[in-house]
Amino acid sequence: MNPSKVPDIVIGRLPLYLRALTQMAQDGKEITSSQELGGELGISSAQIRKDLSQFGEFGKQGTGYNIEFLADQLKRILHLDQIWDVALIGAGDLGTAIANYGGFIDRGFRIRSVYDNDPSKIGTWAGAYEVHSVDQLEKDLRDMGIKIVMLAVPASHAQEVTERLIAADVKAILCYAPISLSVPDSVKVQYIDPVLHLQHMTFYLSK
Amino acid sequence: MNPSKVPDIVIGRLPLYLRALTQMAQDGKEITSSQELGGELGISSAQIRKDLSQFGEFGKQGTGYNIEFLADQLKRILHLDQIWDVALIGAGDLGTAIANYGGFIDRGFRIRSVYDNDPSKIGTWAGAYEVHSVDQLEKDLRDMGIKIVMLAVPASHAQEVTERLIAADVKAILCYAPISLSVPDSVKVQYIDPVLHLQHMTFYLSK
DNA sequence: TAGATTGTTAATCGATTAACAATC
DNA sequence: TAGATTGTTAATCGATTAACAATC
Repeated sequence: MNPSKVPDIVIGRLPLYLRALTQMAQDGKEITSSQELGGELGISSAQIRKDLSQFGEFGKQGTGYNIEFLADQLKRILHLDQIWDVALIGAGDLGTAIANYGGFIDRGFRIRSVYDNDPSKIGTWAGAYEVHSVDQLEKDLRDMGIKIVMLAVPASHAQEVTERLIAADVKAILCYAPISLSVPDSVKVQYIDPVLHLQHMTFYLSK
Repeated sequence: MNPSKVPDIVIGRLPLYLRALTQMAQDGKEITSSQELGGELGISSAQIRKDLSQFGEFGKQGTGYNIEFLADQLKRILHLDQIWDVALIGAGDLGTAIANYGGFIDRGFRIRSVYDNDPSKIGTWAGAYEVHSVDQLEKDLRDMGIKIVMLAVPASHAQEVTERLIAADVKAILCYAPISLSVPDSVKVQYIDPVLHLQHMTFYLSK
């Protein structure tokens, strides 16, 4: 597989497949089919087979897919056959909720360090994590080799923090602030803005 | 405009346009162009003009778009020329963070009521909201006429709560649980799962 | 008027689906 | 063997982009 040739929209579906497979495995299932998996996710079986075929042949004609095997392959493809250290910037309500969320480690991510710029918060705890000053942010992240950051700071500070992240050689940012960040092509950004989703749905609601 | 004929992917971009326009207005700008707006968002100017043309003619040749006017039109199209009451189900860490988030009201949404199924939480406060029992959930939501719910309960309870929401005539669900919900076509669902975004980005990271 | 930018059409590009030979 | 399901090809469908007349 040549990574640069696989459409990004396909890559975006792989974590969804992995999530459904993990659920099936927890339910004690061993085998599934593209039809069953698609039914679960609201995706056509043809699309699932096409997506997977970009990376290899993982199924058996007449039988389907071994759930554990396919999940392992997806983890390998997505570079989830390791645990990624992540830094969390921002220890407000949202940052604290993220710090307390227990759902990261099972899916490949570990919060390594938490930062805030508010002097009154430094040294306090956000869940299990001591809150650190952003004074040494670049050096800290470089020393720890952190490539992924969850950014939970106010929109007004998000771009300036982002520039420091870029300087620290961070390569992936999950931005919770409701703005579009400017980054070089070498840095990936994903956004979470709940209001965008709500506003998308109100189009379909009658007043 | 015939709503059913506009592609959903176009609808999904309108809130993004609105967000950028609102930012421009706050910065004191009065006029923008499809090129400037696109530059801000990483979208081509042709796409922005095409998207907007689905709903009418909002610009002036040679000049561009009046920011306030276009924002008002987008609000009207998205049914954001009113405030929507929203219920929040789940008053754990995430629910509490959502309850404390101040960014909803300016963008068209007001949290009206907060619910949890944990007896020890009933009567306590999540930010400015008293936590209510889910015992009377269907009746409560119907009485208040609530059509939109933010669902911040554990994955293990999300589907059963969803069935109660459907029974209560809720039409839009923003689901924070990492699962796919089963709902009839008449109910819209949007999902927020931060781990999916992280796993999408790790594909592009070298180990 | 000259310069700029819209709204729209046609062309291009890319993604999804249908269909089926291969084969478990 | 008969039934089922994959992986893949070709056809279809839909979205994006390029280009430009209209016009502010």
